[in-house]
Amino acid sequence: MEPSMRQPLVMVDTALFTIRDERLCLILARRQEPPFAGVLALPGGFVHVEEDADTAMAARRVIRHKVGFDAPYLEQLFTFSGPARDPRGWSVSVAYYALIPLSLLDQSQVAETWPAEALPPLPFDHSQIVAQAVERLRSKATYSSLPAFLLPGEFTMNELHRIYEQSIGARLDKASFRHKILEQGIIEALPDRFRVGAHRPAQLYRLASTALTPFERKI
Amino acid sequence: MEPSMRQPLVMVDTALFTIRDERLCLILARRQEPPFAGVLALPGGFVHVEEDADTAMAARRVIRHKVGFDAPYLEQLFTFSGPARDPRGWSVSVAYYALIPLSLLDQSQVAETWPAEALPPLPFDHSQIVAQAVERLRSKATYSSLPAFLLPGEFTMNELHRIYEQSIGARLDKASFRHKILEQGIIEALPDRFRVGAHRPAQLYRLASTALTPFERKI
DNA sequence: TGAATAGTGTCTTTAAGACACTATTCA
DNA sequence: TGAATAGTGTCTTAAAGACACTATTCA
Repeated sequence: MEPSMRQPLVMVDTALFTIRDERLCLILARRQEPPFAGVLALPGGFVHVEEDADTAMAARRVIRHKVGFDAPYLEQLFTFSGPARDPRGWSVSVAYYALIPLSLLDQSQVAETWPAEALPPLPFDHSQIVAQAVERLRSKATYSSLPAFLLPGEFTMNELHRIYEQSIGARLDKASFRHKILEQGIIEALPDRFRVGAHRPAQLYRLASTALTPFERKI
Repeated sequence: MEPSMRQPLVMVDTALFTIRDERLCLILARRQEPPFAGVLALPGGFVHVEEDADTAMAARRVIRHKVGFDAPYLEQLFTFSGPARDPRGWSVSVAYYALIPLSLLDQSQVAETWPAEALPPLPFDHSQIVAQAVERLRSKATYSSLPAFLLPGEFTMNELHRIYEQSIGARLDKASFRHKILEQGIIEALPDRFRVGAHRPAQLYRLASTALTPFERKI
């Protein structure tokens, strides 16, 4: 290698999903600095070689700084690159996506949630990143426990059912869903714990594993 | 951003699959320069911001230079990063994997093929890259036309059958495989073209699409 | 008791896998 | 004609989806 060789800029960008009002939403933040200062964009920033152990840690740092909490589920999405995607020069952005239960978001002022179907115009190639993140979420939702990470620690079967429908973007039969989820064993009932309300109380469940669990077949 | 900020080194590494002697193999090349000069490794190199349009193009350039041909199927695998994976400093490697029909390899002297199950010790974090690439190949083989890209342009049903078995690493029923492949419509018969040999001639097929086609269900 | 949500049983359709069978070639 | 590969038909089992049913609560 020639040590004089010009290197690309290296950054991370994050697509942060949440569910608000029964709709799939993304968390956007106003950019503090140029380029595009004041514009809504995906939370992102440069990799800091002095403090980041790898790009995943850089993404966690960005999320913590920009929206104020740690991400319960974070996964590398894709790496975008080229001379034109950022006006500052040839750049590489390692994109991540994360799932955030809405309950975690209440304390955060900096961040705003926008429905995934009606986002404002985004700078850089952020629309492309969002499109790919939505596709990945929809795809993984059909064969893994992924959407459950959008819920708080305890939830009912019907809350889980709805979150799967919203993640996938399609209706799922109630009975079949129940059978399949229970046979996959991704959740466990909390003994004698029920959500009480206006009607018949509902059994509370929690995830059986803190890690993503893939299914044998589609949900 | 602070323009003075130290940036990571940016490189690409490629896991190149082929089938030789009915076994899944990887193409390795001896490193020409330090570090690890003379050692077998995945073909890789730095991104050249003056000539590469993006990291995928950098990967294509590396493949062309190191093994002498263009890759028929190339896909981004994962981005590896950190201060320790390369002795030259904090680095980001965008890893790609590609499928190469053995017929393309004959002219190449620089490259050697090694069975995926019995690779020599590899420098950097290349073993990790290989492990992840094998996992991706096995996984995609179960629900897409991916393994067909390991074959030359024309092939018989049984050649396709064997290449799926070798990619997935499991036995597949001959009749079921035939039914599913034909109902997926990923291949088309070449009218009146047969592979003749010692026994009953076999219908020749080709891929219906030059792009990867995902299946509705597992093969 | 009726409205609303929670939870279950069962039937039909469709796919997956096993396996046995027929077909065509060459030596 | 027998060995080897090519290609097909059918039966059994299991899963997916639809849908109707029962259960429990509150107003």
